[in-house]
Amino acid sequence: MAVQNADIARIFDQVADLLEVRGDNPFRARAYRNAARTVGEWGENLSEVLSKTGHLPRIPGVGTDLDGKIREILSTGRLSTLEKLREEFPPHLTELLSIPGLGPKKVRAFYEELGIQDISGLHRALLDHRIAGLRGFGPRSEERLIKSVEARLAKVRRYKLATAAQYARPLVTLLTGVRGVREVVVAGSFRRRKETVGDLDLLVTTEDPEPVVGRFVSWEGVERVLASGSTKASVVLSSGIQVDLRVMPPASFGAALVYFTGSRAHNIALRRLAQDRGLKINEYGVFRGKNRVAGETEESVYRILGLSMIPPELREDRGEIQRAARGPLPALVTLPDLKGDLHAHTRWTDGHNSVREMAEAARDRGWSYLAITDHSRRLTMVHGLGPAELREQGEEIDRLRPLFPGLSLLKGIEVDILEDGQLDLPDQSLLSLDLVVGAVHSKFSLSRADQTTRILRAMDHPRFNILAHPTGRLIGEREPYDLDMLRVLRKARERQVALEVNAHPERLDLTDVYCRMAKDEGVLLAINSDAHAPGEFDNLEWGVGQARRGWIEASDLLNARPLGELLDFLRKKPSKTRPEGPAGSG
DNA sequence: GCCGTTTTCGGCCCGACTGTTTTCAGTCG
Repeated sequence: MAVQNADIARIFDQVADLLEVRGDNPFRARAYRNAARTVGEWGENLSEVLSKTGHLPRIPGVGTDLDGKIREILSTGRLSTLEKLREEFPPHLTELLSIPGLGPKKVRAFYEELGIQDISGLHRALLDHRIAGLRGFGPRSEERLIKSVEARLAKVRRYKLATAAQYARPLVTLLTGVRGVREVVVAGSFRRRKETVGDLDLLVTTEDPEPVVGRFVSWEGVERVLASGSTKASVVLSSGIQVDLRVMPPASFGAALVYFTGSRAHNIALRRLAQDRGLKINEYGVFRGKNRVAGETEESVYRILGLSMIPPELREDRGEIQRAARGPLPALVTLPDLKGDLHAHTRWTDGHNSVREMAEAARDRGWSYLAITDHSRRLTMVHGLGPAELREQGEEIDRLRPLFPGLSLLKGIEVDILEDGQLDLPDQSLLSLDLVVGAVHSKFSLSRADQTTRILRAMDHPRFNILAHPTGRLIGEREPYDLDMLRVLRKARERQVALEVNAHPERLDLTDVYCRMAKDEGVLLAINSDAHAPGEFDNLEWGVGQARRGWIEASDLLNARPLGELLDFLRKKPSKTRPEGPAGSG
């Protein structure tokens, strides 16, 4: 069982937790924390890199010592440093750190003074009123902690981006209506278009903060107020999501927007850069001594640091700052760049609308093309199409085409990739189509080797054009299947296959990291809605966000190309050899 | 524990809010 980067990250995070509780050098703990984040987001599997090349790549924040510790984890699956630290504390003590309001100092006090070892121990101590007697704790702490612990026992969650957007909308409307308000922006990970968000961060600019905070905390959708000051407040909505509000003067809008958009790591890197230049940066502006020298716009903040403007989706401290110091960042893809959608369903299988209705919606969006890609026969529960039904659907498309002069309706299929890598329709059927989208809908638990071989084989089929939702994950519901993505990408380039960025809010598959990896490997992507109704074309917005997080430009996208170029790509040259045999069966 | 073209030692991001404190530590984002 190969060690994943996430395993290394988890171990480093645990070391950091324990170092903090122990009261060790805080910068040492931070070093582990930083390394955990960087390694956890590292694009290539470090275990594989090490076995192939004999050394680890140069990873920022990983020096000689942590390099050695990563090697130890890769070879043994454990870290002796962590094991030793664990001996000093009860095994579940660090779980307490996940409770809002509890940090390392308090957790340590609970342990040393009351012998509390885990969350249920804390719960008992709270109910016995033992906590309120501790130095630094009073009845208010007790009351808050009881709520937090009980909420924690009821499990916290993250929200899909599209879900968070629904909760944000009425609040933006509410605050925009307060007299004197200039700007209302949902910042934080929402603005960075992360696939899930833990809470919503609202930034409001006005000269008169009080009525804004007042309106916010008294809104009918608020279930409880966690904190409320003159310029800052936190609430939990009845939907369960936490919303943090910050009110700032208009002159600080840009600096505040940078600050509250994050990410945390990006902000820390910016402030370091500011220090090097003798500047100080905070949410009010950029300062030289006591003079504010920038801050009204985001551009001004970046400019004074010697950086070109960095789009929110790139602000993860994954090289965007170094790149912005050298010149403009890539012009990331935008929704209007898309010239069509290459993955959509109709009533022929599990869609809710006719081909005609889907085509009308596509035309109304001004697209040049729309591919109809219903399921193949293997998916019996949705009445997947066999050769005869596919032919009939093709005839319907032929009849509709004259009605849509500006829109090319493409005949396609979302064909199942069977367990052995064959496609779920005969070659003859596939040859009659404009494009073939292939997807895995079964046997998710194959080994990494078998799953990879299965998909590589399918991609060898001469009609295979797009690999749909390449890892099969459903956010919060189903883990991705195990896959050697690098081999898939290299095969895709070799076989002229595009990979999909499925824009459905539950999928967003590929991830941002894989998007960037695909770009590095020279593989084209297609941002597709997988729409089952015309309204779901709107989901493309989330796919675009995901692609932007992966540094994707219009030139990296198959469906940002004009029709002629798209068709050229789809009509790829037949391969000279078919080393793994015909993939389509009879 | 990391890092460095002012540095291989001595730094390491910054401010608001809370609760308990009587001047501030801890936590959070």
